Amino acid sequence: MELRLYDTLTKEKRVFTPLDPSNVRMYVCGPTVYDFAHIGNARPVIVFDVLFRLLRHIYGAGHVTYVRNITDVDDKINDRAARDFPGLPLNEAIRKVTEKTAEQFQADVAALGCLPPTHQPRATEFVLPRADGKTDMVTLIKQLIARGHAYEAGGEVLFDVQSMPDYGMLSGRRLDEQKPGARVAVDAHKKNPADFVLWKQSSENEPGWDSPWGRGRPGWHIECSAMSSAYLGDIFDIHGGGLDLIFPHHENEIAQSRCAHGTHAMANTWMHNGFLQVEGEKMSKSLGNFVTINELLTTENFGGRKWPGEVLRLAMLKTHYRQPIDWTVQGLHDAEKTLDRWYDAVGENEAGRASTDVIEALNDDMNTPKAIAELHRLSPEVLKASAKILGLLTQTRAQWQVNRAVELGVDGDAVEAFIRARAEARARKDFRESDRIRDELAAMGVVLKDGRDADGKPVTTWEIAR
RNA sequence: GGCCACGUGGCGGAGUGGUUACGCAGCGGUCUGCAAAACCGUUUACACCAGUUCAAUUCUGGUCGUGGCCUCCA
Repeated sequence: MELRLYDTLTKEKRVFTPLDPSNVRMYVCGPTVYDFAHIGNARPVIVFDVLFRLLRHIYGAGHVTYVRNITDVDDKINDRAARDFPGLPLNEAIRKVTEKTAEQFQADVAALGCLPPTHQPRATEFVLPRADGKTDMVTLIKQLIARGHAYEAGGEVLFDVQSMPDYGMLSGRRLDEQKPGARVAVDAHKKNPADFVLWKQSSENEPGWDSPWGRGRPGWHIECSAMSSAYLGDIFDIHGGGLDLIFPHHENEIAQSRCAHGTHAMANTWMHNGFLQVEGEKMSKSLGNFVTINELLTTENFGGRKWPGEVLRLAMLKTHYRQPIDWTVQGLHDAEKTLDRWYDAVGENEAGRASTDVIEALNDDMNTPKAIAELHRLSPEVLKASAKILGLLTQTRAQWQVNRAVELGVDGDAVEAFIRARAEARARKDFRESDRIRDELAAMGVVLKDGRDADGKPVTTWEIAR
């Protein structure tokens, strides 16, 4: 079966046909680097990593270009910089905030088993015209003005939504249906309340770049239009992000890119992942259930223990990407148990050929729950190869076990010594002693599993208590 | 108020106009010095009300409920 993907723009699942099979192009909106990424931020990163892997499987690893931006200019960043580094000049403080946060983000998503995208451009590098001629924001805004789609007013450059007859197609929001006043702020200098900012002036203590419209900084949406065009061209294959970005962010990206380039489309397929709740409630700082990726990996704040990145990844993929997901401790335990079993089943087997059933499930709009169900039926070699497309079972069994032991503070060498002593006790039928050792290990959180190898000799393996 | 998703067994979660999803948990069994693990078997379902149909969890309409967007929150 061919790859089929659900497209938010046409609201249908369609066969995916790349513009150029030798270079399949995908853009996903990345983080604004002002704070730790939370588990909700992790969802699109993981979901589109699976798509990246699937596309590489189908078209070849060298034939997929994946761009995920880093937003390092934003008023939230400015606020954070002023708060955290009050003694420093603003620009220096901003640099500290964005570098630290971006580094943390990279470490977090690497722990989740995500491949690095082909390119991770930073917005600040694409504000002004570039030496390499790649698309930049100022040039894009100039083009929009020249083509009659943008205007200067009140010190800002604004996009003129009425200049685009089919503005609002992605979100299903027709301009003539909008009722301005109650929710949409009416700014006197705007021609239409729905007009949005492309460029705004900066005060002296705000970050700014010299432009034809004075010293200022870009609006939120224009950066993605610039960076996607810079790396993927004026029309590309897939644009992804969270559900909440449909409006206004992606709607406005489409408006900017199409009007600046005079094209009929920006991307051929628009994909959006669903939202995440924590233990049945909306995640928010006020409810105190705000969970960061780093917190799950390195602290005992969620469920009283640390969690391996691979567990977080499987827990995320157990639900289809467009469905809402309830993030629970129970879900993490389930995912961990599944991984324990799979690692046991795979043992030290090498990867074979991937299962066509798994591929078919993923080809059907990335039906990861179906794919995971299929994984339960596979032989060790096929399981290992198939799970890899989901970014799972990528470690060796030994690594998995050692990492889990480290997380819970258990010394693997000591456990092995205990196991040898117990084997000796069992050999001389001193079951009192062997049970005592087993109890001692149990108290450390280590569970023993007695089995036999291929020759029928007794073998004891161990794992961390579930 | 406008727009858009979604409601499946104890839990997670696919799918289908008539046939076992799958996983976890539970229960029974095999194995084991005893356990654990593993393996085998197995119980519970499609929010509610109408309609279409020989037949609906699956299609249509309505009701109720949950969630999202409508101010830069993935």
